[in-house]
Amino acid sequence: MHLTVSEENYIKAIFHLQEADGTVSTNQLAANIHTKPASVTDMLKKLTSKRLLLYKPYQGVRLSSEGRKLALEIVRKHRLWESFLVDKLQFGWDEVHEVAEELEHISSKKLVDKLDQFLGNPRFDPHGDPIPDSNGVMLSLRQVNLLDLKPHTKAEVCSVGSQSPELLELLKHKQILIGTRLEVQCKFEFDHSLEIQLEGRGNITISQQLAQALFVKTI
Amino acid sequence: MHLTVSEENYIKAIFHLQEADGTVSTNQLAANIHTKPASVTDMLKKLTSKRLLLYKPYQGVRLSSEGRKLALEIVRKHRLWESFLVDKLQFGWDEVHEVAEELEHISSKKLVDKLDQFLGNPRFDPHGDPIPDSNGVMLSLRQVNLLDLKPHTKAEVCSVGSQSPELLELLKHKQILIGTRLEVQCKFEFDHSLEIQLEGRGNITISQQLAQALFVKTI
DNA sequence: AAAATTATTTAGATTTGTCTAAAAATATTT
DNA sequence: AAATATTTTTAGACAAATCTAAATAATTTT
Ligand SMILES: [Mn+2]
Ligand SMILES: [Mn+2]
Ligand SMILES: [Mn+2]
Ligand SMILES: [Mn+2]
Repeated sequence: MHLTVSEENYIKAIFHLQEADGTVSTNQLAANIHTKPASVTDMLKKLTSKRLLLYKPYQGVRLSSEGRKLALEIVRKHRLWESFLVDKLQFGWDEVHEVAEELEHISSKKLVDKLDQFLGNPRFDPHGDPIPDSNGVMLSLRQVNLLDLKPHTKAEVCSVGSQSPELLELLKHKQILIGTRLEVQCKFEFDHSLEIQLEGRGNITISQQLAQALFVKTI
Repeated sequence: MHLTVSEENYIKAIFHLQEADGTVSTNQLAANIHTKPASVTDMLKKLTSKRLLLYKPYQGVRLSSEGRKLALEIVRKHRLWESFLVDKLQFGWDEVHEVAEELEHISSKKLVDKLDQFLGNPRFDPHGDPIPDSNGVMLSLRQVNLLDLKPHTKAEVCSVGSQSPELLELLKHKQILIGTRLEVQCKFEFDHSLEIQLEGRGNITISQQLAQALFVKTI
């Protein structure tokens, strides 16, 4: 099944929008994709005829199982390319989205799987979003950067942003591991440091650099 | 100046075809791009109105200086991506062309320059073709794989396909360096080995594996 | 339960890139 | 120099993806 870039962008947009509501409206899609509702209706008909959507006129749309499978392939490519740009080409995590928006449409399956392997089969992209594996299986939880947690949020450490010996030394010293539970107490504007409480232990201070290297899931 | 994928493919095709003749005919282009002469004429008019071509109806076409500049950017991307696929993702050199045909249209200038740097600013792609630098300057000579030289051709070694210690050990033993001049004497079908004469020295045998790792320029 | 508002679809037009068939220009052969 | 063959351009059509304006369906307010 070959899809055009436009068709793929619609499929991916529906995938993300239906995460929230289950079903997606024509106007929602038009806003998301920066197009007009009339154009959306045209494309919904076309993708429905390709059996990628479950679409009831006036009632909204969602992906068929085949549509969902294709969406996951596109999301996989998007997030793997973002990881490549940040980890290998030293892009900042805030400047990769637009380029990945183009790269996600490169069609070679072999390329994607080799890229995945080259990157060490990462499970999360630079924004903490999970990367589907080559079978389209994706963890549902979202990793969040510790730096982005609001005070009084409880969370559990689930991965680290790098494997540098310096980082591991510091984590060892502070006795923080994958699975450690914590609660953010307060954040300081001056140096962007955080005070956190480690579950069962006391309060400690985390520098901006360290917080940025820790990914957590809220609990 | 934003170009569509089709426009870029035409520009690149004209660039390659005009290397030979200086000027390119409508039918040549149609054959090269797998389209019809009438479609070519339409596109030639369009690209001419964008000042990328010098086009005289019935007389053929060539790139303007701005067209040439754009062509070199596309060729640069194509060859850098091919290098990435072979050097980093372990693709075979014979299976990268089609994927690069898609990747060459990704538009981020920053991406290309970071990729170039990541690859160590290679001067030749996996097929021995020179890679234009970020200013559009390209060496005119083409590297050729030693394996592809015909008997009685003289050549000079100008690069090696890998930096493995095993390869370097063998080159040291055979006293072959960058700059060594040689002449292919004969080739053997059975094991694809070559007999070559090293300038000022005698004849030696080169295995298929070794020949494949040596790039030369003909002299 | 009407009326008014909002969301969605339909109808018709536009742009891009392609095609086929026919006309015109150029090149080759006699 | 004609006649013939080849190349190239023009004319008109089509599919894809978009748009605007108008019609219709659904929802919300009165
Ligand atoms: Mn996209
Ligand atoms: Mn992301
Ligand atoms: Mn291409
Ligand atoms: Mn190449």
